[in-house]
Amino acid sequence: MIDKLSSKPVYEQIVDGVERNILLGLYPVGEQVPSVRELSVGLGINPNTIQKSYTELIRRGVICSSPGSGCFVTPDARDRIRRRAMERLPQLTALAGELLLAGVRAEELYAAIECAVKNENK
Amino acid sequence: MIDKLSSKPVYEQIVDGVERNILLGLYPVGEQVPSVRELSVGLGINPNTIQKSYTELIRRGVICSSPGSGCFVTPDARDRIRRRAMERLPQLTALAGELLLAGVRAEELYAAIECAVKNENK
DNA sequence: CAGGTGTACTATTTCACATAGTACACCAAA
DNA sequence: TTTGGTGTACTATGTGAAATAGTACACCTG
Repeated sequence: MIDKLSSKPVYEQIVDGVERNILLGLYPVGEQVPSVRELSVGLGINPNTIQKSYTELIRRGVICSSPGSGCFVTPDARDRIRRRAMERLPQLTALAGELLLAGVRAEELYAAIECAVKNENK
Repeated sequence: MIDKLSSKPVYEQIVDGVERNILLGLYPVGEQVPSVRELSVGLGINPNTIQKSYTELIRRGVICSSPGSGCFVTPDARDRIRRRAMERLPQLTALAGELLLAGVRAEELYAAIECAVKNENK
């Protein structure tokens, strides 16, 4: 689940993974998220790295911490995640622009999007 | 043109910039590309960093070097760049998939692509 | 009280990136 | 032939983010 060889930092992979599990319903709203030490031993990652990920998730308002009890999924976690995703639409436009400039045809771009849409509905 | 504060390494920015200039016709096929030292002083970047970018461009077959004379745009540079772009289509699909999972609607994705297409044709 | 929780430190290691400086072989024009 | 610009190679150094290691403390709950 965690790729230490990836160019994307481990702590970012963990952030993405937690958000993904929230979206998939594996981490229900209001429920407790795995503890720092639990995730640490489960993933074989240093606790400080997990802590860094959780600090980021707290900053994003996706989870909230109750020192002594644990970290819990925020009631509006899904909304927060969705809003952040909306702000990433320009990334999609930029990437599409690069490919267009390189000579990729528009239909091929639309086909790539359609591919993602089809994968989503199954 | 070069953003030293960007998360993208300078040498990658230079690679992208050269390929972009080739696609735009600013660096015509067969013509000489700016020399290492020339780009170095022009961009205020260390020659070794420019050299690293050129080594990558040579590896991609986009330019070829003639020691003593300079580096020149390969006859099939555009094809090479286009093929590499085609291989990046999965990136577009993956990004679209992430946004879909986060709750972004398909129409919004298509709109983002259309935005890129419109910018291209002007 | 005891155990699990989040949190805060400092220190260390690793690695990619970028820079600095030097040197050499090559080609073309004067 | 000489001169100047070209690519290329090499070592050394500095920088910053990322990750690890270890310790410590405050908090909540059973």
